[in-house]
Amino acid sequence: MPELPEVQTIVNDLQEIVGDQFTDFFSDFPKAVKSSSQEKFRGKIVGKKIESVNRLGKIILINLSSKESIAIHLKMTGKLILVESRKSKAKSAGEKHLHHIFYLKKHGALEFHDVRKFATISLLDEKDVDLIKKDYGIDPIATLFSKKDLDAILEKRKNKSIKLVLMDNSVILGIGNIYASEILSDAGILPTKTAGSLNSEEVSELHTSIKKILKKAIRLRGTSVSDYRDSRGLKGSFQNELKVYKKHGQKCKTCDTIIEKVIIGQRSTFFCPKCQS
DNA sequence: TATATTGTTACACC
DNA sequence: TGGTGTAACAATAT
Repeated sequence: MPELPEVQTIVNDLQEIVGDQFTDFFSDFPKAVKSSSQEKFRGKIVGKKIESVNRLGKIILINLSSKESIAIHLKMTGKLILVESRKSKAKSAGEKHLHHIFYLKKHGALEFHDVRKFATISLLDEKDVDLIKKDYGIDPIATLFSKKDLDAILEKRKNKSIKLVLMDNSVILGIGNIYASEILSDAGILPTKTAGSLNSEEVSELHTSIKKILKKAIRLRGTSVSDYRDSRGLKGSFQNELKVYKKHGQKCKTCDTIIEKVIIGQRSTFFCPKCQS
């Protein structure tokens, strides 16, 4: 599932289309396009130049010359694949999960595949983007994200479990169910502990692990545990580095203790009861 | 056919 | 008001 490292990988790859221009847009599932109408959305992007591509948490922003931004949230199973050319204008049989196509002047097309159809596309102006930023916390891979910031976050959410705090976009961005478990495994902290119960040493460990795990995952181009693929349709390789996620019932690689699974906030959570305390 | 899957949001409650 | 907890929701594969 695309979390911060996967979204960052896609954003990095999409730098290739900066300067290109949209020539057309197709959708067979307009419900995902959060605009007044598909035709209106199409009209607003066709002919527009791509000025930059960046990321706001897990949202991919394709910023246009019109100062509007196409905001894409991949949710569970969304994939953006850059193809050099397409045989048919619209989708053909056998492309069951291809739902939207952005046609480009120089780069062929950007295909949007989505098995679960939870992903969304919207068009935002600068005001809308600012509004989202207001509700969003700090980006954990930004250099300015300090241990002090983490201290403040943990104090603000001191009664919540540390795992839920890591996944809370209003304080810290982009960490989903996979990386929350992996970060806590790396830091040696039990996911069930409350944020306020961490001592200074644990907060330091956690701060280090957040940056370390997310950056390592970006370096390895993300985690392809099921659907995730990068913009060339290739798998990442962080799935080979997973220590606890979906490893319940298996032995911990460090101490041979059986990895356990608990539900926190209605989400599966994985940990080693010996390595994490 | 019932269930699991995830990020986000809506909403009740204190 | 804002923090918190929970359910609901999107749609599909298995």
